[in-house]
Amino acid sequence: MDPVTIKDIARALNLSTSTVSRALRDSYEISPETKRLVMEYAEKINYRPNPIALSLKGNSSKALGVIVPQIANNFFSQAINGIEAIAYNRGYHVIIFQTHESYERELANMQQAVARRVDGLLLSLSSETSDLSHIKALHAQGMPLVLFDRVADELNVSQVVADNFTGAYAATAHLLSTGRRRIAHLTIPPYLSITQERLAGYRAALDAYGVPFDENLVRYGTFGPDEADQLVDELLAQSPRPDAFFTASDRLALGCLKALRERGIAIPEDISLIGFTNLQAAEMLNPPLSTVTQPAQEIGQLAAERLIELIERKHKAAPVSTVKLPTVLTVRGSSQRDPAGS
Amino acid sequence: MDPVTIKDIARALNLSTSTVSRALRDSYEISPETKRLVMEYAEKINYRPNPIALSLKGNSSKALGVIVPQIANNFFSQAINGIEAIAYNRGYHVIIFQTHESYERELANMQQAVARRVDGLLLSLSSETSDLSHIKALHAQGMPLVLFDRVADELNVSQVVADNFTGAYAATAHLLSTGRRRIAHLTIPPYLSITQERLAGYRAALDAYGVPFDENLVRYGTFGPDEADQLVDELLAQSPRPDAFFTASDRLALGCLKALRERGIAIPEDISLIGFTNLQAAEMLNPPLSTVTQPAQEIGQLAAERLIELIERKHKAAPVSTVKLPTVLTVRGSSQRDPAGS
DNA sequence: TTGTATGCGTTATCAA
DNA sequence: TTGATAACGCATACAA
Repeated sequence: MDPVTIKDIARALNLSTSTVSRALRDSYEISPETKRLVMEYAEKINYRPNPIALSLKGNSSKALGVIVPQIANNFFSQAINGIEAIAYNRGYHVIIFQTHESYERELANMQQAVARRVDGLLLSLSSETSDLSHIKALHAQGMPLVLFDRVADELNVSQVVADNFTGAYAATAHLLSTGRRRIAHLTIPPYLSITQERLAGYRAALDAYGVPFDENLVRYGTFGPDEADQLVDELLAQSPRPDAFFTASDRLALGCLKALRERGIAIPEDISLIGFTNLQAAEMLNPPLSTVTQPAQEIGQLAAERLIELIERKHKAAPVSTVKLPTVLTVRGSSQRDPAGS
Repeated sequence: MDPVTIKDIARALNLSTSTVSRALRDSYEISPETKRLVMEYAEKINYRPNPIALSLKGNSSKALGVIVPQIANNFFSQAINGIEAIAYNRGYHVIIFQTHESYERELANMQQAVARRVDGLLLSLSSETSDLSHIKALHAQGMPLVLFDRVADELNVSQVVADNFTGAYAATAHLLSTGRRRIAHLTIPPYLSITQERLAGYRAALDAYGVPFDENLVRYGTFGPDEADQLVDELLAQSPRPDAFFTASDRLALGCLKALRERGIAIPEDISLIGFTNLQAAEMLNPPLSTVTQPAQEIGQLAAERLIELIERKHKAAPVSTVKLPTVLTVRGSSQRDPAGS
């Protein structure tokens, strides 16, 4: 693992560094014999080109920046898993940044990533971010950029997301189809694209079933801990009381489940619950949690693939693409309330 | 955010690059006036030193390599969270690698990290790794190195771990104190330090209670999916049948819980269960899962702090330290079988 | 106090 | 077919 350089090879073989360099790159202008010599010796002493030098020379660092709100999160850790897998196969490295849901941190992280000369950036917006000028600026400068999960349509940047609308629609429609009519929606901060899409899916399903939308049934949480109790109480205080909950994050699903249980409310008999979550072991919960899940790893993979594609054809005009991956609705336990439900 | 270099500043201010370089580093040999000029202009055009050039120069890359088996894992994603937080505060970046439990990948990742000129490496061994010579070699070369979670005592390298022995002891002792005598141990691959420590804690607790160790009650799994069923069946086939399970990973705990449930075995009445896991929502499971948890984030933080300390006093002899953090035993549900249990 | 030259590892340009 | 040289951005030994 010693830092053996092209110079060492040149010296040992009594060649110039340029010859060695060309031989290693299998250049046509080098004699087969010399090539063989160089290749063999390089192999023997386990030569590895110095990526730092390559970065400095060329304009590619072979590094991908990944900026996410939180690593310690089922969705994002799975997505990063997908990203890392693709990146590794394509010879890229992954530099991780967390925004902790802070706009300031997002900005700082982007600057750091740029300073690091990453070849491209995978970005999932913080929930505080409403001003998108930093991203526009970076994109305008030609930095390859792919947004995933938490995106922004106004950005005209490639995106990879789950089909949040359809997922939310399916969840809500399922609740409606089992006779629920007062469906509360416990969701995450309103700026986020995923919040809006899920809300839209929820509303569309209500519409389709002719159930009027009641904004009092929608509550926005943050990603902080222990907030579910209060939100659930607010919702339970509505009249008539909700007969179903549709929650938008792991934490809210768990918090809601717990709050309902603690208040002696039977799930799904009294109140039915579906969570938009990537929680593990949803089926092992008490009661089992019905879920809409996102293909997190696949989202990460596709985003990374897209980004690398963007990077490697940087010269050509970069087409903007949006990929929407299907979510999966898994119903657990019987939530049938009114078999005759319209 | 344009790649503005020291040259641009020099040209604009009609100075040499070395003067600018020194002024920016606040060197004593530059006049206050010149410094002010340079600083202000640099600020104005938003100059950021190119870390790639700095790395090549040989000083430091301000990058930390993190090599873990799997990112999409509660323990590791929390640990990385801690690592990233500390690194960010200290001006370091985090480059992530996954070994996917493969020795080959571990080796390749280490070489990549070295090639990338990381200033130091945080490492958690793959379950396949038994030959440690690659790590010894790297350490011998002076690469700052901190192992966490999955370590190796023979390595004489700084380590940050949870107190696996005591955690396993506590879990087993709890089971024993509630009258259990046939405690099965469903664990992870045997090479791992954490496996051995947990096994030792398990055995020590048995000893303390005068219960003979029965190797038939110990089963080693991998980190693959869906293996718990078979292992549980093997254990249930023992005679007499186990009256408790102590499992060593998130997946095994969940798999075991599920397998027992499916076989109609009441927990904890028939068989008591404690998992060494960082699962979320253990209390919301059916039945609630008793756990021993590791302070994952803190382990990450301490490991990162230790590594940065090592890096920044590289010249002095690097002392080797081992930090052991306490685990937390949380008993959920009543597992009392025999109140008079010896 | 400031400038010039050199080198980190590599590739590209130009010469031989 | 091969070699010498410059350049990427920066820091530093040495000159001035």
